[in-house]
Amino acid sequence: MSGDTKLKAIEELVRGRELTNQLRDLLSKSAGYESGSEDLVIKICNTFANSLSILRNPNRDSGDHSEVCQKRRKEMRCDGRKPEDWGELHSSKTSPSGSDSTSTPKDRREGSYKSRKKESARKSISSALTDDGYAWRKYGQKQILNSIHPRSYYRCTYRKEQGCLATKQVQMIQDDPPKFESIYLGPHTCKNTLDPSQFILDHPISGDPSRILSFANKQYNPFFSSPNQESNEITYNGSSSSDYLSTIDPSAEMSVLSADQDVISGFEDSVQDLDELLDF
DNA sequence: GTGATTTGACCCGC
DNA sequence: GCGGGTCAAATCAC
Repeated sequence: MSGDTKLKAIEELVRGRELTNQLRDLLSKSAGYESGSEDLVIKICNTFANSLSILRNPNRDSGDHSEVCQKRRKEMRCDGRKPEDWGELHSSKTSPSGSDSTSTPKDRREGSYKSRKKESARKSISSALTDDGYAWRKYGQKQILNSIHPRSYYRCTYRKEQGCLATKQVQMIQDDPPKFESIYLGPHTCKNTLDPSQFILDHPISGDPSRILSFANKQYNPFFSSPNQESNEITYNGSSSSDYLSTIDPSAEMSVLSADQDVISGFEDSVQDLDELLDF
């Protein structure tokens, strides 16, 4: 990330923090989420969306970002694996369409599953499943030893079209309160991510809410099966600002606008992490 | 009809 | 040999 870009991001985050403080004051004076605070929330969402837009530029894996990740994450590493490494992981596989129709399943799988190291895994824990702005497609589920809940496996929807090799694993690690562990593997090389700022501009708050919660992968998502979770609950991994930035998503931002006081409190908590981020 | 999820089987690393 | 990650046919939902 260039210095100018970083400065812009910082400016946006600072502004977001200020607006959030105002919102906090406003909410502290009112019992609920009143219409007067809506404009502020919209501004906050736009601000954060802009920041995300900047931070999520194509060069996000550049040195600056890596430095931030190393600084901000102690346990959770940035994804330092090179795309070619992930290409190596799957390059030996033949495409389904191009595979020999006469070959057996065993033949098609020959040479796969190489180099399944988790060195560059990014771990995120949240109390609810939130969309992370990427389109994921579930490709497997497995019961894990010594785990009550099965682990779900997702890959980028645009894997075929754009060769994006990003994958993630989601597993419920605690029932009450519910906690989900998401492990992100591989870099996103696709360009079909949902741009938060554009998303908000295209879907104003005053518009049809049903349009807001429209994501490529929400259908069939087992963790979105509960309407409560989908629309009302937002929690970010408070252990890492970088992860916050990497996991905040339009659905979360939009959910803030229709959420109750508890959700906004959680939102405030997550924003407090920005204080740390601003240190870099 | 199309696209996403489910699920049993397969494969690999330890 | 076991456990975890992935594949792909079958199934489901829109």
